[in-house]
Amino acid sequence: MTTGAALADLAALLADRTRAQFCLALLDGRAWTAGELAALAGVAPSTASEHLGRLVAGGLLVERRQGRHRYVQLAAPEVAQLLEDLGAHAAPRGAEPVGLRAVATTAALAWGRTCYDHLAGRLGVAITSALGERGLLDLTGGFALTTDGMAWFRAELGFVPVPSRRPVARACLDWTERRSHLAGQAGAHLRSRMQHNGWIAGRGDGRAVRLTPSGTRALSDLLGVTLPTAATPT
Amino acid sequence: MTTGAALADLAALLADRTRAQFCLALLDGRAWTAGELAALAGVAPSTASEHLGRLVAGGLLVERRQGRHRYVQLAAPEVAQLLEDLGAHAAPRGAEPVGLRAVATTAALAWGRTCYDHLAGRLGVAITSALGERGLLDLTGGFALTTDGMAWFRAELGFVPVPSRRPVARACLDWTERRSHLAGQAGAHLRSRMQHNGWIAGRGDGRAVRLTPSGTRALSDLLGVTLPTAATPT
DNA sequence: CCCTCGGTTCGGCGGCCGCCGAAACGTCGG
DNA sequence: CCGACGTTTCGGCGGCCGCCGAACCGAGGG
Repeated sequence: MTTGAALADLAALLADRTRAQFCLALLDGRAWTAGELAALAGVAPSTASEHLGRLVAGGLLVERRQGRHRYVQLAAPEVAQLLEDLGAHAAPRGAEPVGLRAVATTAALAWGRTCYDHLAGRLGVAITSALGERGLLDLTGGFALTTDGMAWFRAELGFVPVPSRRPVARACLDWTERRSHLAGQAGAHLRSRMQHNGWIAGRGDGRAVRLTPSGTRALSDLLGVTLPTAATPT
Repeated sequence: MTTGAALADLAALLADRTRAQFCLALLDGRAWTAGELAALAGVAPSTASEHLGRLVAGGLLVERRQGRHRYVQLAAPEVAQLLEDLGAHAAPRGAEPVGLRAVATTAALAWGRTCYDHLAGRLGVAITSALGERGLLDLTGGFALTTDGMAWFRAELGFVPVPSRRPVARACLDWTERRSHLAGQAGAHLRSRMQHNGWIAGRGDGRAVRLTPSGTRALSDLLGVTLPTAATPT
């Protein structure tokens, strides 16, 4: 069975500030080099190297060596989900952001961000509840695409679910909104499509996301959602 | 935002074998005394006391002082979910049970067990898939009770969802079956009802559960599920 | 072919953390 | 009122772990 030791070993991987910082950064879904992560966390390259070794050995990350670079990435969507779940529990306990820059960053993240491969923040929650109001997503009995919803996703976004252990629709608890937003295959497809269509655009280097003018129009047309184009610049 | 530090602090709570063992034991949903947990983990009472202090301070556990006893319990269903999710990730990595007693225990747990407040193991998965086959639970688009399912739960089990942040139906990944079983309000109600009706009974002291003869009959009548009455005694 | 640069390995240092035993505290029972 | 018992507090001990710098390795680039 799941002995305490196995659980403790897994938790120990995330129980270090530097490693946790790495994982949080990797939540943007991209592959980072060892050096980038070291600089981000403010530790020596050697230290970062050791941490990455442990995270990879523990199965949380996968690596791809390319020339003299070592790219690492979250091993699977499930890992991202686990990190978000942990984050949702960790957030409530105080820890207000300090300093102007931190506040601005936090505000941008709260407005909209990618959560590994789908959308979160006010943006993600607004889309999710709009899907619910239109009867495309069942929010009352759980979290599932209705037959209407399945048809809508196919017609409007060209989405066809692939058979997989990954659920089509899944609730992901939002740590800023304290409400669930759409994750799973459908959530990932929605984000990738919106990005591809230029409806959303990254805001600087982080996970923050803003809505473009065409995105504002598209959401209004498709779902009747009225959201302002990016309040803050860049 | 969720800084790495907050996440690391939370993970650190579970990064110790003894604390992890405590939490796993508490997954049965009952309240344990400090002494019981100390004996279970094989540590001195003083050590257990310190661990419990940290777990309570971290918000994972709540305590209730009664006379000279200190009862602790998981703070919320969300905590149980988090632990199960972590367990699901931790399990895959090797760690076969060793010894006859351990094997027997593991087998009993794999057959059926409570997962905080709902059913898991082969029993939980079988019920879940039966609900799906009968069109009561939508498994294709996510995890939600259909309107038929909502009616069935009310008629057969007297279940009415209460307005709450807790989802009515939720998928909980099973670490033995590698498939999802029903959790959330509906899952919890189902288990409590089955227990109340004497359809299931605890197997010894742990979380393991067996199906009683009347339970076998009931499941067959209600859902057409044919499961043997407890294969192993007690 | 050498130089640069990203990454790794290794030794060593410092601090944190889990453990225990001893002593103290409060509750319960007789 | 006294003894038993569950729990807590406090030192103190040992080990693990995260950190760094220095040396090393290998891939590119000029």
